[in-house]
Amino acid sequence: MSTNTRPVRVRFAPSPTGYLHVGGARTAIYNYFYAKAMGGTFYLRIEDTDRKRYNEAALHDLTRDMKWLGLQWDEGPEVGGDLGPYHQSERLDIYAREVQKLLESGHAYYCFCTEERLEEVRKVQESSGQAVTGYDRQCRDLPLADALARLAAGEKAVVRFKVPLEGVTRFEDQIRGPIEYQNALLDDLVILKRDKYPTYHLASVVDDHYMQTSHVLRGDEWISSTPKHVLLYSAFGWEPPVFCHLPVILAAGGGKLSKRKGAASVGDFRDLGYLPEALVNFLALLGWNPGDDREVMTLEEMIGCFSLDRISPKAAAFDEKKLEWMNGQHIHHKDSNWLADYMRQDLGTVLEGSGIDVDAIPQAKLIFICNLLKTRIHFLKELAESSKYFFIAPTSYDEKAKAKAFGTGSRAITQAVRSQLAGLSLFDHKRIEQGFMDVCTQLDLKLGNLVHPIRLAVSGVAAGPGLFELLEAVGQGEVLRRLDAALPLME
RNA sequence: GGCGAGUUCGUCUAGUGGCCUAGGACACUGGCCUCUCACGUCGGUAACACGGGUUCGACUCCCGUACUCGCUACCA
Repeated sequence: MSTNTRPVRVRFAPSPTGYLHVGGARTAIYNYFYAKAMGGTFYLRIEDTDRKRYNEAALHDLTRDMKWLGLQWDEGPEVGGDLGPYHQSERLDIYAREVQKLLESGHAYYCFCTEERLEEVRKVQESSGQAVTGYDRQCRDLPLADALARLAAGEKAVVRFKVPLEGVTRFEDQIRGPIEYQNALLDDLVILKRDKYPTYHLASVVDDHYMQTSHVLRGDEWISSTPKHVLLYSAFGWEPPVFCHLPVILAAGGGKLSKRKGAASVGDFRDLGYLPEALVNFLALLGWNPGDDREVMTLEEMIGCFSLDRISPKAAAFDEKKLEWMNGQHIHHKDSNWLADYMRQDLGTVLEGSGIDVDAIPQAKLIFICNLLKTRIHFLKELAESSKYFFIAPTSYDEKAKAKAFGTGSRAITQAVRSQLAGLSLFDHKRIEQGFMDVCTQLDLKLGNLVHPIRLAVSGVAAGPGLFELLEAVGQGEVLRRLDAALPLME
């Protein structure tokens, strides 16, 4: 096994080209969990070596989303660290120096081939159906002195790595076991581009070495490049890290996850009203399990039992229904004071134009309402959306429920309940319930006969929290007013 | 085309040769709880891709086939 005894140092190394995708987020989660579980270090490295695709906003969103998820890095942008810089674009001199070493040791060479020629070579290979494709190594044996002379004369070149012509390169993937590749099938990859920026292959190997990375946990699209990386490590005379290739996350119906098929980025889920702890929990379970039947877990619990050998090599489909359920579970466990704060924010827009001063609503009332609502919602935004009637009288009544609840006899019942409630000196759910019971015995009716008309009259809808608590939250005066307003509609 | 990885209920997964007449969860569904809706709870439907081996015995090991995905860039 390719284990090592170095202290655990892992990294999340995104390329700032777009939003933080949930697949990337999960890679970050596993790295973070592993570091924390092992008492190691988790660092963030920005792989901004592609100048064409660089996106300033993406970097900003990335750090924001990482923090929102709760994945604070120990070293990296904003926090610094001893092994920086943590932006690859600031490490160009390091790459140049390392490439120089490879050039001098004969492990790399200058290649003057134009893109047009490479295109031509590729075309010929495709049409002739050759098994071995890739760069034809035209410049591989150019003497270094000649190459230097051409460079001095102003010619442009890239630097390619000299892959051994034969033999096999093996590596041990921590979750898939041994993997081996025939060197003859690998081509001489570019390590330094014409613009002097390194390619991913060179930069990640150099950085992982100098930043003392012990384990590389990355997406499995890198498996095919790993033998090249291993060859690079050995050309440098360095010990490679432990590789662990993570499976991809697929869209619900299979295929790639994309914004076309719904939410795909961390930001999308935040806007939808998902809790970061629910998203992290769900993503972590997509490809990993704690070894027992637990599913709804806190960050600490997951870290406490996290291990690489429980990561599955199999691609997983993103099931938003389950995420929804999980979000509901986390909301249920969330502190009501926190939920009340969140609710107050949304209430501003929900109660827009109602004349209600949201800031003046007592926190205790919002907490009371959150306690009633937290087991029946799946999204945070439902907190404010489904609590409108606690603050504003209904302007219409659910049509379907109306037929029954406001039907024959409902007016008499409502009047009886109204006078009972009006007589209460303290308006709390215990006393309200007792009041309802008293009316039940008086009129010889079942509780359900009273509850339905009253609920509809006060809330306008047929479903919701326990009626007695609901009435307490609305308040005595307002309840009586709403009953009076609905009375004329009853029979 | 070549190379590589993967393949257990619709979905996420447990399972490392006998404990599997395959367990849990989401979804779906029946009951209970109950003032409604949820929550909770008790049940139900539902899977080892296929074909060969190896073995007393295979979901588990080996080979092949099929399918899916990835790589095959001076992108990561």
